[in-house]
Amino acid sequence: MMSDSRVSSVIQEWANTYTGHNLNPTNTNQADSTNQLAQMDMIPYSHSQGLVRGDSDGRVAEQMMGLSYLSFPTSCLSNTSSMGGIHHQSHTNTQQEFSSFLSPPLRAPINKRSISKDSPEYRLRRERNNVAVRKSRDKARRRILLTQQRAMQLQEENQKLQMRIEQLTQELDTLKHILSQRHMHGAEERAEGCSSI
Amino acid sequence: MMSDSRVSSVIQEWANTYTGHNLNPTNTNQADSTNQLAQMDMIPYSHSQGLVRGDSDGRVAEQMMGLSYLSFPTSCLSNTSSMGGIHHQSHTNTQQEFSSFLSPPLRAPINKRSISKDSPEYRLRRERNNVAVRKSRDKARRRILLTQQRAMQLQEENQKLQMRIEQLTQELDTLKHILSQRHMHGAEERAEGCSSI
DNA sequence: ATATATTGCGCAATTT
DNA sequence: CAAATTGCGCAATATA
Repeated sequence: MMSDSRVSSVIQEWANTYTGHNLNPTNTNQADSTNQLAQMDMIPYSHSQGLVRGDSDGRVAEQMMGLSYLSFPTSCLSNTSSMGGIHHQSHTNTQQEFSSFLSPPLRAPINKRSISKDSPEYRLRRERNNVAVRKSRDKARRRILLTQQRAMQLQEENQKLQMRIEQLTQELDTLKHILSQRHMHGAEERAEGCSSI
Repeated sequence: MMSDSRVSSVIQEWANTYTGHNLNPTNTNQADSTNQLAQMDMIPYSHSQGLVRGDSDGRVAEQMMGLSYLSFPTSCLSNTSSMGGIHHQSHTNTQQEFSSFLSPPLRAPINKRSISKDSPEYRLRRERNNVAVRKSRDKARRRILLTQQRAMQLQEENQKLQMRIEQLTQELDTLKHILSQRHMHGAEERAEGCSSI
């Protein structure tokens, strides 16, 4: 696939990114990450596009219909600082927010297996996830970039093809015209020749 | 918006997203799509692509070269939980982290004009920014989606154009052949006619 | 200089 | 169970 030498480098690279075939050792990431996403381009986000996931807040259904950013932040639920817009700022906080009426106010690791916070195990998990997140986002950025470049390149190619078509069409018209002329002349000549016999 | 019927919807929408202008109805083919937006597509992120911004941590130069996710999280600076990978989890924390040796341990809004935390003004700003962030990300998602669709569409168009070119080329060859035949016949006929006179 | 828009980052819930 | 995704809020910037 994509062996056509006329395909430009960007497209080639794009194909590589999505097909998992690496021609370019340039990709320095040991975390290559190029999988077989093939057509996809759309899979990453579209998969959860109309889908909702419910964050740790109460935030659940949102942007579907493009209204996410006017969800309920300022108007409905959270505004002051209670629970809508906080979250981190201290996840300790979040915990407090909810735990305030079901457990001790300040960090009570006695919640779930003592895996709460400052546990070395917790930090390890967090750090690993952070790495994964960075990696994933990096990948996404590259993907987007490639798609953009690919689009631009396709556009250019499109223009060239359009021009080529115009050229060919004109050539064709010319030939057709010549042919019709030739046809008439041929008839005339033949007529003359016959009459002269 | 969305008035030109000759430009395919996706491309039209894409153009709107980037330029806010309708595509010129001058374009004859819906497949055309040849405009001058080209570069746009890259503006959003490219502008700060190779640029670094220095987060609140010490995190400064990173992903350039695609190594962001192996920056220094696990290896160098932060690992345990001290200061490298934290940040929020309690920005209160961050503050504590540093303030621990230059000011009271727990939140001391006496830092800068009392604009620190829990200030209603702070919350207002935060909430507004959160809205802006959601909006911006929503926009980005749509943009990406459009670019993807646009790329796919351009690809399809490309294929069609290629086929059209092949068709025209073949037609042209046929005509050329006919013309050459006709030419020879005409010569023969003319020769015959002349000889008969 | 203020308001909004972007962007990288870490967190947590979910997926894979 | 580990890694990958994804939405979210925060803070630093960039833009308007």
